[in-house]
Amino acid sequence: MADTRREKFNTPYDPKKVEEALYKRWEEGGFFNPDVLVQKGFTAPDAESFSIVLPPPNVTGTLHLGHAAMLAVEDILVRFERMRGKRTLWIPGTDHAAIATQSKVEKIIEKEGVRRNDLGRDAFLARVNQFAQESHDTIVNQVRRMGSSVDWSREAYTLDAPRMTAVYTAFKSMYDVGLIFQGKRLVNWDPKGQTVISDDEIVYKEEKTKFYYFKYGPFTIGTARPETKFADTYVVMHPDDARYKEYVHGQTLEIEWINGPMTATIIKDAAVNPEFGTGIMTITPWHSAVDFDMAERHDLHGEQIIDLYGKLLPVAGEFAGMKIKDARDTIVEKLDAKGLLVEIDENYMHNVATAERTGAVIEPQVMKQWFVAVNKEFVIPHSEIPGIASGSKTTLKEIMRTAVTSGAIKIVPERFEKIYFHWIDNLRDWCISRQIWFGHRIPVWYRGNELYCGVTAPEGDGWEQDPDTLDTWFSSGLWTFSTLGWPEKTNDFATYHPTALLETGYDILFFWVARMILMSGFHLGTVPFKNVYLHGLVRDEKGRKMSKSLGNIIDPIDMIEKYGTDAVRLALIMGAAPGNDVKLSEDRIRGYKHFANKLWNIARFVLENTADAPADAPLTDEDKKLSDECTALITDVTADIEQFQLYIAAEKLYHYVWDRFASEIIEQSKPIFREGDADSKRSRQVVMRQIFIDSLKLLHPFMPFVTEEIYDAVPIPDKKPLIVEQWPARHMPNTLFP
RNA sequence: GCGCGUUUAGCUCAGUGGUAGAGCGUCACAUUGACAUUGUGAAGGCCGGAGGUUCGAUACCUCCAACGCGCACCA
Repeated sequence: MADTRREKFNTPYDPKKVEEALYKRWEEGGFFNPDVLVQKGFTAPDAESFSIVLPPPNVTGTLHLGHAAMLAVEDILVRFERMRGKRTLWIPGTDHAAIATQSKVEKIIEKEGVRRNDLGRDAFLARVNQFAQESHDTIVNQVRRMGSSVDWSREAYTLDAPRMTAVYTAFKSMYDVGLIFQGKRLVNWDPKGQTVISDDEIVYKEEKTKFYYFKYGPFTIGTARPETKFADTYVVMHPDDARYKEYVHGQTLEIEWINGPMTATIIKDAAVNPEFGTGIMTITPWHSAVDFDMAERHDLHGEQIIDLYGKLLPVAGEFAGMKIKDARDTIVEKLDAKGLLVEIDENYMHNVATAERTGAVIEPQVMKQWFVAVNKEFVIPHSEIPGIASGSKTTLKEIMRTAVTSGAIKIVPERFEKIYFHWIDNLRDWCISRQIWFGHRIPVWYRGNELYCGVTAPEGDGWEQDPDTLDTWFSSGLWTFSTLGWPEKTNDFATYHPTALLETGYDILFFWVARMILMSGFHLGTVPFKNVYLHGLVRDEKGRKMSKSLGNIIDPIDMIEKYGTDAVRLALIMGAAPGNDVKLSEDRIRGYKHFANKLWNIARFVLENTADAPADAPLTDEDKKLSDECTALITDVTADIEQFQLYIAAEKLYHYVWDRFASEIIEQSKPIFREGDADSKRSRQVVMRQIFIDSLKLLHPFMPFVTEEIYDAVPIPDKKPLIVEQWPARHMPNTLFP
């Protein structure tokens, strides 16, 4: 019996032969589902909970190595806690990713010569949903291949029915207290995506451009955007600027401008920097944030100059209908011809705002949109966040800040806390409406002048739902509790919220982590998680970000095919300190495949040489030391994992198993087994088996497949599968034989 | 502009107040003995630069440089 089980070790470890079958055995055996584990007696009914949510991958295609790294880290922590006896839940899911998915599908149909408006809302959405479904299926398969011990019975999707209810419920309760409001404000318009986006979806790109100086009445004004200046009737200077002290606020003067004479009004405002340019500017409130603020302060009127497609409106006179890009030079020529051009600075460096998803240059526009008020006071009925009392007045910004300053949430690595606070301090109201079709449609209905906000459509005829959809991060913000059944009062919610940990990339600290803290704080009065572990990005061997355009994407599945999941996981963990980017090369993955095989051969040696070992034996002094050494390793590694120092734990295990156990202990054992006396031999057999089993347990979270496969062949009476074996604590030599 | 991070062997990275480590790569040798997906050994580093604290700094402090990142932004 034992002999046949050992036969597999006669050939090198072949991941392909074991991985799929093992995963199936775990999944079908219910080992990922905490309820089943309690039912089967593997987990105590009153065990402490440990829960994490999988950051839901976007259904925009396939998983990349970054996802693989995330899955590895989370699976290590989950398997570790499960083995420690906790009631452990890891919830999988996917994210509809609104703009990202919609623009992806738009690109696909564009190749077929079709635009979304040709299809219409319903047909287009059907197409997107089909694409999303296909991506989902691929992703789910990839998550399985990584060995992730997620509970598939609780799988969620940000756009499925329960999550839809959560989103609408959340929207309504925030609307009811005035934290969600509709406002006509300056927003970031993406002319290519034809939607508004939030401040966080903007990417600034440095660009060299021309800076123009024009005569504007008695003044010289500077601008980088002559094409917006048609209707500039306000000329602004600093109140203390001595050069312009003869002019008073509100004074008007007649000036000659692009399309003829007009009346200009003098405005004094401290926002103008006297050091910049000529210290004087005209303002375009409709297309500039700074100008808009100034206009608000002085109650000035603004006019739209550029339409939503980036073309000039009739206010531009002869230039109406031109694309702004083309119009600029023509306008400058005209001003030059009129003798109004003073100078052009050719080397002006400034940052251009572009849309994260489409790359288009953002055109600020004044539009009516939905916002979440982050600075507005409200009474929080219930709060468990230290520093925010139930029934006290607070703001969303304060909740987000206090959750971290109070220590209720710890961010690892700590330096990101500073970055987080900095972001909060600069945070403005969050624009949540989007003019795209894919996503949660805003739960507001209109009829004439009536407005209804609710979880379901209002009764009666003639109601029309708001055509806009919500920012995808609105639903993501609810993820820790929407996945647990909220707003229903479920057992899962009571058992698993707040979650223990959120593990995600530092690149979505603001997008997601902050929004989850906001949502959980408002709706539940709690933090969504106690720890945030931010991993780095996986880069190629040259340190470049992996991207389609660079063609340097490594498909994790390819690597798994070649080297096995365990090797890929180790390669992604080793050297990956929290918050640090990981450079990955195939060589490193290959190195860890060797390690899996090393373990395989250790198994062969140990099983062959301990087949006739007694259950117990008194240990020699030498072997007691070996046992103590292993105990120290257990203590060390356990502490490292508890502190999320996975790369350190993995490295210690790797060295112990290879350099200490294989190279030294096994080598020293050979003469003992060959020519040692019976007592020494038995002692060594016992301690070697013990060290071997402990090593398998310690390595299991990191390399689940090869360890489970080996463990399966170890003859132990009443053995459990390794995935639910008890994490080794310590085996003091003197407790073995009291 | 403000802030953060990084800079250690060819590459990727650990690390410590007492003049440096790992993996991979390279080279040499060994060996069918658990494992050739092996073993042993070697070559290879003024630990980014300058100054300071110290008996002593790669490690602590200051400044500088390069690279990367975040935020803000002046028309």
